[in-house]
Amino acid sequence: MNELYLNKLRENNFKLTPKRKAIIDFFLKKDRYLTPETVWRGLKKKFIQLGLPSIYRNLELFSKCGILAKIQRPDRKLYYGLCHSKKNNHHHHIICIKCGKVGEFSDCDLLKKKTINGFKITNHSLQIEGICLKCR
Amino acid sequence: MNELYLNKLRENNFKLTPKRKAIIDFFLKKDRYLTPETVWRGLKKKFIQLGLPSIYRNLELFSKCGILAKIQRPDRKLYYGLCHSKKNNHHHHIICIKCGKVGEFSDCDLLKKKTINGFKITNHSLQIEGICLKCR
DNA sequence: CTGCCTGCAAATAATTTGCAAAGTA
DNA sequence: TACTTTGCAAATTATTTGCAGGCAG
Repeated sequence: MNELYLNKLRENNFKLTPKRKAIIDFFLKKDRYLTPETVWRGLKKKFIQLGLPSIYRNLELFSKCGILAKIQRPDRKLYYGLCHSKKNNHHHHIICIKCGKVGEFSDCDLLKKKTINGFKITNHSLQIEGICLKCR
Repeated sequence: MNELYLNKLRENNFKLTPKRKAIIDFFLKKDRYLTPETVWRGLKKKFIQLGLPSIYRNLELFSKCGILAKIQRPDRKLYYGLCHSKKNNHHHHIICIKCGKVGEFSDCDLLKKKTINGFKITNHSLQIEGICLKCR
């Protein structure tokens, strides 16, 4: 069911091109976080012509629509994973270090804190790594 | 007082070269997180010859010694800030979005959680942004 | 039809590596 | 002296940009 994600594109007045649909399907199928390059390699089989820059542009676009989430990794490269949360509630992502599955974490109590050590908090990002149920 | 940091180098059997000392002093003087390039520009005045690769290598080394902490930013570039914590206790860093000052945050209660959504947590990283006392 | 999307080629720019020379302990 | 550390030049490689043609609405 990618309708949920396609609607996010519609809501934002972006065109539903075959390649955009395929990117979303690819994330649904893989069920893990991916690099632009991986998405590109995976979809090249399906499309005679497919430019890596388009993938970069679309993944970035998707992350702005709330379809994808950027995943932070120590190597400081670009990673994206499907963002499953329906609403725009505050949440973070947890990734499985074995299979790459992306989960969500909503009970972040950092929002309750207003200041830390004299700093007035304006925002924060949290990246959690772990091992998912299947991989244990 | 950079003795604290120099000792960390000694403990790890790294040589105390003038450039290494200068890098640490530079961080002490600036009191903010910096890019390798900024450190390099700042120290070139002092040293006739100074290679950017040496800065990269030393900053990475320092972060392994616990002298510097890597700072995560949305632009996914390398940033380092002095790590003030004396012991190796679990902590995170908070940066001032105005002046770049680096603070610390130790009351992280994520360590208490063992699992989230079925994921067994193996580690996590948290980056907090805010406005420091001086900048308010 | 109109403006957004895309491919291709090329640019950008940060970071890394190899190696010989210099410096520390 | 022996082993690190460093500078320089060059490589690497991810990501971005410009532009002409293609396609969705």
